[in-house]
Amino acid sequence: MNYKEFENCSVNLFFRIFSGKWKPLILHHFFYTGDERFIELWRKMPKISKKVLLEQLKEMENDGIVVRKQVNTFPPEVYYGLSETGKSLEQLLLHIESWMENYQLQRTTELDPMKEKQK
Amino acid sequence: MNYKEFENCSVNLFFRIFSGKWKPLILHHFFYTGDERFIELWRKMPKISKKVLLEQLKEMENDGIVVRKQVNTFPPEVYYGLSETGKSLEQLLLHIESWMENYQLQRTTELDPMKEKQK
DNA sequence: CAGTATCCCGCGTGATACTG
DNA sequence: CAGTATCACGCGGGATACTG
Repeated sequence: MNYKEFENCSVNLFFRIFSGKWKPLILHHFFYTGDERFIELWRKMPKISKKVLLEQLKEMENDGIVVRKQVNTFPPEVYYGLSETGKSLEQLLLHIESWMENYQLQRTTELDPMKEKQK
Repeated sequence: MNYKEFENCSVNLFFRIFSGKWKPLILHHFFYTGDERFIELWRKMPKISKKVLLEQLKEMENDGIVVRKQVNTFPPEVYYGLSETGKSLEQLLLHIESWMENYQLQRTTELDPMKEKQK
């Protein structure tokens, strides 16, 4: 790889798109609950400020992962959910989860006190 | 999911482990070139300072992804490479790459000027 | 040559109040 | 209720010089 190209390399871009602090949680939520009204989404994530939640949603919207649907004019009623592209993430996220499961299993046995005693 | 548990949820942890600015590049390098001496690795990444490269390596070492091997005492001669756990990442990284390829393809057609004109 | 010590800066994240 | 405006802060990342 040419290192000038690195900034645009796909894996790097992947992390740039998805590594917002709350994005994995938001995606997880959409996969399990489906589309949701903004206020509901926000209520279910008590530790995140509205501003930040909106930012994360807007970023993913700009990246084509999330879709925003405005229903009424007043009072505002906005729903967020996954785009088709967003939905296509499911297998990949499951892959990540299963890799991590293995990883954490290995780590706990590596750091197992029983093994430490053998030293 | 309980949101107290979120900080330790697997996908989130995954991003915490791998989203250092240079980690994807370092991993990519190890997959293509194998183990490498520190100075060589550093020379091939001109835009990164030694301090930061060392930090990223040490973090991944602590996370069990990277292995550090010291050969001589003086002058120091240190090699870095992938652990078995690190090597087990290959399929997942390929999955990410292929998903991203698709993603970027979709994006470019979505934003294609030809389609814009149809509006 | 590998690694550390300092100092520095910008950005992602956060709290809070405000607007339409 | 959805979204914006301010202000603030910690931390990841960076430049540079130094040490063993």
